[in-house]
Parts: sequence; C-alpha cells; structure tokens
Amino acid sequence: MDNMKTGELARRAGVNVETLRFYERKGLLPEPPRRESGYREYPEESVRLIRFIKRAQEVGFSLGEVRELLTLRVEPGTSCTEVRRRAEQKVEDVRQKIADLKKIERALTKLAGTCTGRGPVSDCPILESLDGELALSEGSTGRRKAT
Amino acid sequence: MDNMKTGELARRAGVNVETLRFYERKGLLPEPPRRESGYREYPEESVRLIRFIKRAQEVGFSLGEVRELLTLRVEPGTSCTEVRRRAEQKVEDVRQKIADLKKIERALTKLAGTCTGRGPVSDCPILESLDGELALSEGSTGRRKAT
DNA sequence: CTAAGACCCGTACTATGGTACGGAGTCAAG
DNA sequence: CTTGACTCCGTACCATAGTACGGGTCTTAG
Repeated sequence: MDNMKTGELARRAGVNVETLRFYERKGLLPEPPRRESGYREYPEESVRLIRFIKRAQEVGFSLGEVRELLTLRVEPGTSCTEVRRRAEQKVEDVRQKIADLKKIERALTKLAGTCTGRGPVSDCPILESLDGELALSEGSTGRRKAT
Repeated sequence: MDNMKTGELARRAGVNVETLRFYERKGLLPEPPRRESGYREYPEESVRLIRFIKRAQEVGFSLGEVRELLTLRVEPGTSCTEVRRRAEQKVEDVRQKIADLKKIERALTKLAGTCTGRGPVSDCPILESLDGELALSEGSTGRRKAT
C-alpha cells in the first residue's frame, strides 16, 4: 500500500489535513505526485517524516530549524564537508538541550521525592528544594543563541 | 545590590525590557515592589528566573507549561500530594523529550561521522544513514499528547 | 536647574504555526 | 447514476510569544 491520500496520511501521522498542506507550502513536506484528478498520493515514508517533524518540534525546534535538519539529508549541490559541518553544529545544539532538560529533570525529581505527600504546600519542603536547581545553576551565561 | 530596575534585569537576563512586562502580565514573573515613582525594583533572583524561563522554552515548553512548572513551587492552597503528582507527570514529559533528543542526536552523529568530508552530496552516504534513524524508529505510535 | 536617558502605560503591530471556511471537483458504494 | 464523503484551492481567522510606538513621568550627571 504505497499511495495514501491526504486524509489517511493525516490520520496515520496524527495531524490535521490542513497541516499537511501547510507543511508542503513551507517546504517541509515534499510535494507528492498527483493523480489526474489532482489528488495527492503520498508514499509510505511520509508518515515517518511527519512524525519526525512533530517530535523535533516538541523538543524545541522551530519549523525553520526542522527544515534545516531535513535538508541536511537531501540538499543536492552542497558539499559533503558543508553538510558535515552543519550536522556537527546541530549535534551541539541537541546536546545543550539534553543537558538543560536533565537539569530540569533533576530539579523535578528532587521536588517529587522530597515531598512527603501530605499537608498543605506551605509546609512542603518542595519550595526550597527547587530553588537553586531550577535556575539551571547559571553556568553558561551569555553565549547562547550563537546559531 | 538587591534592587535592579527593568533595564538592568533585561540586560543581565538577556531579554528585551518589553519581554519583562509581557511575562509579568502572563503571570510568569511575579510583580516586583515599586518605588514611589512607580519604578519596578527586582530582587537578584529574578535574573535566574528569567533565564530558567528561557531555557525551558528552548527545550519545548510553552509559556503556559513553564508557568505550570513554576507554580509547582509557589501555589499555596494546593495539597502537597497534588503538587507531587504534577511534578511526577512533568518528569515523565521531560524524560520523553530527552529520549527523543537522543534519537535525533544519534542520527546526526551517525550522519556527521559517516560522511568522509569530500565530494558532492549525491555521493555522500549521509542520506541513507539518516533514513530510518531520523524517523525516531516509530515505536511510540499514538499515545502522545496525553497531558 | 536642566536635559538626556530610563522608565511608565496602553495599544498596535509582527512572526510563527497552525485551523477553519466554503465553493467546486472527484470517488466509490449502493 | 446518484449521493455522501473526500479532496482541491485560496483566503481568512486564531493563539502564542513577543516587539514597537509614543506620549508622559522620573532620575541623574553635568
């Protein structure tokens, strides 16, 4: 089964049909072949593509950045060196995100663990346990957004 | 030095002055005391708070979600049990994000590593190496967004 | 004392990431 | 061969997350 119409792709990927058209306009979803009627016919792999876009978004990439990730794999005419350089840059971004998330995770775990689970919040040691950790311990002041 | 005005806080936290007012309106930044003139006077910790908001955003939390994270620590009148439950839920969200990022990281690393660094993209094994991994190996079909 | 610069506020504008609408053509089951 | 569901397209609308504007007040260095 290698020809889905918009409705099926949308359903399988868990997005709205309009979203598919939107992604197509934005250059994230390649224009699929059409049948004579004008109906789009998507290949199977489109499902994975859409899901990838969604996941990347959930971890903080804008659609523009997602497109950059995707074009790493298909942009012809770019030298391999260049693609490699950009991929390595992206890996750095991703590692930074992971590091930040781990700090948030630690703070939240501490919070959930310290709390005894009874009594009003004002008595709960949660407040103090969170402070300090939640601010991500400063550390990296300044050199963000050097993308 | 425990009384910053908007300008200094903005500068130190790396955001626009307008953004501070915006966060205040949205309930992310607590209203600071004012001097008689009406000027805001922020405590030192506001810098960390703003930076936390920014980092949380970068890893995919909306301002609404960031507020939820923050109110975990200050909302009085909520039972500790409830706060704990919500914190545990957030930890789950965070772990999912980390897992997704790690998949993206693996795909990108593989990509950067496989590529020899010379020649046009069409000859580069990058394209194939990326496929399969980039789709985040499906796996978790369906039960997302059950927040 | 005064003028540049910071701050106040409300309001308007912008970009991003979709969603919804509605009229027209298409498909497929009965 | 019709009818209801699906698709097409352009355009309009929406929420989120800011950013800019502009007239007025406050502060502070000279």
